[in-house]
Amino acid sequence: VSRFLREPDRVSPATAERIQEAISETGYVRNHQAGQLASGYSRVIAALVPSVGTAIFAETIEGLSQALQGSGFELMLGVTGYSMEREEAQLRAFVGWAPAAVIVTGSHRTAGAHKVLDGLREGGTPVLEIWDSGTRRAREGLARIGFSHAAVGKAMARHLADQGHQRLLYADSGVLEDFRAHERGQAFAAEAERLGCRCKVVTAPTGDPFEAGEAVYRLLSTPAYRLHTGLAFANDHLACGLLLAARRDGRRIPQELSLVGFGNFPVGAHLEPGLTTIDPPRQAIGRVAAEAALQAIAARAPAQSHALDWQLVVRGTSRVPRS
Amino acid sequence: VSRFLREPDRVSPATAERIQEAISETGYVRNHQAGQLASGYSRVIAALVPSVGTAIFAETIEGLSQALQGSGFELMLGVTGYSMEREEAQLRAFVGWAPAAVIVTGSHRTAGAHKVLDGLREGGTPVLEIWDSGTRRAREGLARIGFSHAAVGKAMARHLADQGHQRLLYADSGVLEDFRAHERGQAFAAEAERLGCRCKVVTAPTGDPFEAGEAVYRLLSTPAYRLHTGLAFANDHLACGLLLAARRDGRRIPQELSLVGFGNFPVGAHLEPGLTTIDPPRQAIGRVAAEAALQAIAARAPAQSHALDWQLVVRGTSRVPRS
DNA sequence: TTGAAAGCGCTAACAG
DNA sequence: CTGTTAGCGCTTTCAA
Repeated sequence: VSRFLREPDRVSPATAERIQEAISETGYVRNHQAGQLASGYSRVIAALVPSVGTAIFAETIEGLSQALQGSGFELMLGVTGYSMEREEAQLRAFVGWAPAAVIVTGSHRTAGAHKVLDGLREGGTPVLEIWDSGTRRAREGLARIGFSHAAVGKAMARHLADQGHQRLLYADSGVLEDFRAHERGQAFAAEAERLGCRCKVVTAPTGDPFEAGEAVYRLLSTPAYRLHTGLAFANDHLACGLLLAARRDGRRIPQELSLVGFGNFPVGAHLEPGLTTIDPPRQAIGRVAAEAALQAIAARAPAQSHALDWQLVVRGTSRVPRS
Repeated sequence: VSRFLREPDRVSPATAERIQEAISETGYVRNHQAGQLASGYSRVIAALVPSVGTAIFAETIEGLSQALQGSGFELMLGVTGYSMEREEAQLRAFVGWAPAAVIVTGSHRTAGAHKVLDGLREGGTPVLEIWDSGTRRAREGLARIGFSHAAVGKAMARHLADQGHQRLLYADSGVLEDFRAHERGQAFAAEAERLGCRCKVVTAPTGDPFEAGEAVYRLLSTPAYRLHTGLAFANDHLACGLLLAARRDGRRIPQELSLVGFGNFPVGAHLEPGLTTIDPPRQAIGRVAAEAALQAIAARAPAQSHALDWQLVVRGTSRVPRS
């Protein structure tokens, strides 16, 4: 029976039929746990993301799940809530399931979590980091599926500078552990200075991101920030919050203030004017990570890294740069 | 060792220490699959949602995941993409893992899927349906964690009628399998007629929900719909799309047109005027479902149903009803 | 309190 | 092509 279930061609048609019949008569269901125990090969892929309520990682999960459809592998999901402690705890819980591959978000984690991942890799489990493709050389056997947030930060700064803004501002995420947003901000500031602009970085409050955007707008009205007219944001919701507040206040956009968001959330395209933003490969990251994981499992080799594309989507909150 | 791991008090302190030491020396990790096989008790909870990229179910997953933290149970997630065939396929794949509980969305599914769930329930696996608390009597042993979409539809109609609108319109979701949106629409129409209003139901196009809302606005300008001034929507994005299009067109809201959305998405609160909407217990559904599942597993009994609260959040797109 | 052993449902390897 | 068997790592039971 086991033989038939895994390679139906290796039994004679006659027995195959007998088995089929018996299966449907008894309502037999295969027990994957036992199979895994016996074979030593797991059919679970564990993934850990910081959050799923905010649009950004949700689509990655969707991509992951879709790419795993019919592969015979199931997705074991953990949500860390941007807490490194919870990430480590979940990671430890996951290893007890002997997942066939482990997918984690980004590359900043506790020392303990790193140790767990190292142990996994030494044991031959493919480990994939998503949403980042950091400049630091990935350690042996660690795949990165994502893009360079530094490059995004640079592109934001260049886009604003191209339009003649002399003083730039980056409104960073208030979530301490949103390392990717911070990285974009650092690169933004560095590039701004390289281009001869002044640049400040502020941290938005946490909580409702639209309100955080409004708060940044109020900050912008204070003397220290009044002259900063080229604005970049950790995410589109922040940018939309500021956009709406500025419009209510009668500010002309993009003439007085230019905005660049991040994430390409649906809402941004429909405000007036439309929000210029960075479109990250939200879903592709999940899909490619799943594919890379499956391929690594099949090849019994470390997973391959993939650098994915992102786009600067220019809309009304910034003008097209003179080329 | 096994004894120590599951009930540390039942071994002497001396041996406990010896075991501890050995564990940390060898880097032992317990294999849950083997444990499950031997004990017959699974530590996996399987959940199936239609989508996770759209805000609505994402927070439910977050609630689920958080409530499962530290419980010793892990979440196995499947995304059906609103496809009943995929739901059935995933369900069949899940049962092979012998999950300790199964959580599915809504109560509409293929006959095959129903059969699988029935089999599970007969085998003593708690089955929970989330996001619905349908009027039909839940079958024995099937718990429902959610709220009545019919009640929501009614409340939407009453709210609009209370403000003097004579002709109501429900813009339904274009997603054929979004049964909950359809149910709200049916109840909306029924209540509208009961209140002596004329009512039409239209189906929004699929794709970008903001654009779908704009399309509904264009439809509203045609003779057949021109007099329909009390508008309800399958979701907030649709409503926001219409709101933005109507404002661009110079329509006065709520004087000319009143809007009620569904979902209480962040964006709605920050448009001008703010979107009146229904706030469903997105995250609570996940949390309560997880708690009910864990409790049922512990009690070796069917899970308990829970009717959760939702709120009508009145903002600027409709006036406060005269009370 | 501890040791020993059977067996969960499957896979893989080997013999027929 | 098919039957048989050891054993995956754990839990559980029984005996010491």
